[in-house]
Amino acid sequence: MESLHHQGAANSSSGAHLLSRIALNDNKAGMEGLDRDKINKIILETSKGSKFYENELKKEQQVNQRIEKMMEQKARITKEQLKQAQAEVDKLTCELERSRELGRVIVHVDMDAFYAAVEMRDCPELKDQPMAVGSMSMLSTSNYHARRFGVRAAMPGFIAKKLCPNLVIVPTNFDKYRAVSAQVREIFSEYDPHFMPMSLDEAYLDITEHLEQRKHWPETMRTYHIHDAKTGNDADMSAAESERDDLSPVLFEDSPSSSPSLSGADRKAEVFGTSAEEAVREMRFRIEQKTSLTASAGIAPNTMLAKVCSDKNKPNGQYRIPPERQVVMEFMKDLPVRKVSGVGKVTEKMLAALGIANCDQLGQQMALLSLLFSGSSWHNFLHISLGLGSTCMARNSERKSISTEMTFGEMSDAEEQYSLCRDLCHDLAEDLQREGLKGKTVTLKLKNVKFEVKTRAFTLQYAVCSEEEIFAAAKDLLKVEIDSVSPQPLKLRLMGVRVSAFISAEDKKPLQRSIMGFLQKDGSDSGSFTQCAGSVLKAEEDSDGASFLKPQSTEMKEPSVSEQKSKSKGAQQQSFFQRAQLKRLQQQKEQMSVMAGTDTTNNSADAAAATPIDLPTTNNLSDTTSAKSLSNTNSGTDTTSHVSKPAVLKPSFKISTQVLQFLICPVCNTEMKDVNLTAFNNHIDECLKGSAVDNEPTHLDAPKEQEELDSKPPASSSESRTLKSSTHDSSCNEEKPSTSISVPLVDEDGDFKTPFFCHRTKINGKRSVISKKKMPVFESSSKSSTTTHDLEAVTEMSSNSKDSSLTCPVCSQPQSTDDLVLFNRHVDLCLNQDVLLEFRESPPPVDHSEEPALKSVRGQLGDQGRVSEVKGKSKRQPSSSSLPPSKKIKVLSTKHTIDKFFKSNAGQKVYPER
DNA sequence: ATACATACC
DNA sequence: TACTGGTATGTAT
Repeated sequence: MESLHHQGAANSSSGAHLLSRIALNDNKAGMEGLDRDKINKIILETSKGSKFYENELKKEQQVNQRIEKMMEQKARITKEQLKQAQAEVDKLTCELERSRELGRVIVHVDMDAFYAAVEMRDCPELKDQPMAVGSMSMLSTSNYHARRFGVRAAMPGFIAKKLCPNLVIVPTNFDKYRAVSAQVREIFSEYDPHFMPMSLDEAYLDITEHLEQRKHWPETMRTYHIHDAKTGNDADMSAAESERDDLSPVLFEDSPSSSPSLSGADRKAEVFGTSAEEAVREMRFRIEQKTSLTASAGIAPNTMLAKVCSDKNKPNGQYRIPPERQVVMEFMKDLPVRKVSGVGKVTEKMLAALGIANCDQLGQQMALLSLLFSGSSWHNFLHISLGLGSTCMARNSERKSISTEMTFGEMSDAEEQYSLCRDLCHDLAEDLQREGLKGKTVTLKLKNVKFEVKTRAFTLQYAVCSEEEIFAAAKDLLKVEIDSVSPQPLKLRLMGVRVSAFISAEDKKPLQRSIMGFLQKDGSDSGSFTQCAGSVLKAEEDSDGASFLKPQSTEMKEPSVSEQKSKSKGAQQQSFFQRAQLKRLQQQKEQMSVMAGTDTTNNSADAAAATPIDLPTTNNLSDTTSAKSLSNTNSGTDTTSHVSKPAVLKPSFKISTQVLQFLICPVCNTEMKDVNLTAFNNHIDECLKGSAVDNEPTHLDAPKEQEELDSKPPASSSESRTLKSSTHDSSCNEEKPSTSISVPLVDEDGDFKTPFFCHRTKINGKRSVISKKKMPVFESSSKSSTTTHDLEAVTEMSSNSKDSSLTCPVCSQPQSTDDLVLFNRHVDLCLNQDVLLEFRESPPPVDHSEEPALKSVRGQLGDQGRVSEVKGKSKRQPSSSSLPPSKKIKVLSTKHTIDKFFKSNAGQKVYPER
């Protein structure tokens, strides 16, 4: 079979068609002339039989099938099709050729074996032996010594040890790499203030402008003095070279360096020329002087070429492709496709199956490729074959997602899984808030012990960023997965949570304004919001229910968008809420005029003095996500989704004793007594349809709910937590549908509270904010007891104002005061901070050394910030926070622990050197 | 929109 | 004993 033949060709190793993913990856620099067969044999023997290996085999077979399919497709292609395709390719080629841009001078700089080099620099004993940075589980990078044994980045340490028993494995020390990286970047910025860092150890620069100016520079500006490392003396430096009083360069004394000879002891200064090569040589020289580390660089008319070039003379070398089409094409001719960034092992293998190994062949086969691959794929191939690439530094594009994940020893206990999930959400929320981001899509990632990866996503109607909100979604996604295999446990080795679909800056600003506007209108007696003119009642008097709703509808911008499409449930809910709200407000007004003076009604003065700071809370999210998960689990009727409808529970006279006695239909405003949720939702359905209102609702059966009752979710899951404070968390329904109705958000005034905008209640006779956040905390409440008594907890919370510790809904911090004025002032401050954040250009600078999480890690380890044994950017060991010691999960991964601290600081990605 | 795969460091 | 973590994007449904 042709494909097999080519697969064999693609996989230069020992003829194993099925092992291209397992065999040594030797096509990226540093591993020439190795005994691949021997190395692969060892790798194979070490891996064989492992779960990892089995999974890799499976994936490999999937790729093979994909290739087979492709070959079948290829066999069906006619000459005519090919001819037509060729015409299209030629046309596009012409266009691309016409717009070829050769005027920029793009440089890709890549530190050589960065992490390893740093460790070697700081520990000379490592210099002469094979070493790698990482752990027994995974290596970030290896030095060139180790590479001779086939030890390379992304290889697990225990396999590396098999290949090279003398290998020294040094734990990562990101603090150090970041510090060095910062030094290097200082230099970069002198050549291109807009340089684009790709990781700690590499960056793209556009030095076109620099070269333009450089032409006119006098020699003195291009003169750099050699730092005599031996004596520690700096010869006077014309262009300041600072601080390093270190050793001479550690690596590659015999490398094809084009940097000035450092060995010439009499050589005291180096004058660099004005050409691109000279400028880059100078840059690399300065890096070496400053850090004792070497870098390699590529110079070319675009990023794609520059990247390839930087690899060409690695380590400690550079290569330039001059800005001439002919030279570019000549360079591309023999370039293996795999050398191009973006072409990975799968693409390589697929192309190999088509007889394509280098870029020349790629160009030859473009017509075929255009028929076999998607548009974006073959366009990319065409660009590559023509030697085209990006010529501008794509301005640091906005991040699209943010996530956190963790690998650990087998975890089968659902409680533990929920707990870990919460911890991940906690960390993620911190990251989100640090960057001032809010996203609508929450994705749960699971990897089982067989290395099978699953992702489950849910898109909310509005953007979230708090732990509670994220967790409310994630835990439901997790629940579905747990339930789907129940009573078998999920046997996990990794869990991750991601938030994406961020609301854009344009979306966020009006959002913030509307929140402020809302708060101002509902200005409180706290003294913070002095504009008290408006109030809920004022809005009513204006017959302008919408003005009350305004903050809500702006907050949930997306639903209003989908409303236009009239597609989603959210849209229906949205308009429903608005209608219901209007109607109810009108009715309330009528009642008010009748019952004026009663303490169950509000008057304008009261309302003006009150401080209903309504913030979107987890409830909203829980409702929608739970509804989804329920219907998934149940294949249930619509009834479950009604949970998120504005079911209104009216407490009778005393909240403390009589909560949850009545449901009030938000449409017809009828009180319904002793009715289960299904019946109530059915009633609402009828009302919405405009049919007769059933004032004496029957106790319709609720088999679904009954089932829910029977299959009670783990008590440890968030349900119990969210439930207690967020009384309309849908989880109530999952657990005890007939009693703990989930939407009892009515205050004494009978104010209708939409599930999306809730949590007003009275404390000490004044309205204030009750945040559910952190109130019913998992850890602090006995897990099993929480589920059954949440309603009482709510009740107590509402009536027992004395010892109610208030929690700020913005910062989630419990406030020590019971004084509502003080509390509201605090909320005010928090909110203002939020607004300020929104208008800030970039995230606030973060002092890594003072990063709280980091500090805690230091505390644990008693070492200067070494976090090698603590996972996940110094995530607290999830279990340690919420599980008894005996349940501590075993964290396997040890790598890349605090990348994100740097990232969030610099707004740049941080990757290990590869 | 969701799920999964590929790729990068 | 032991095979990462974070982000973007492509492919497929």
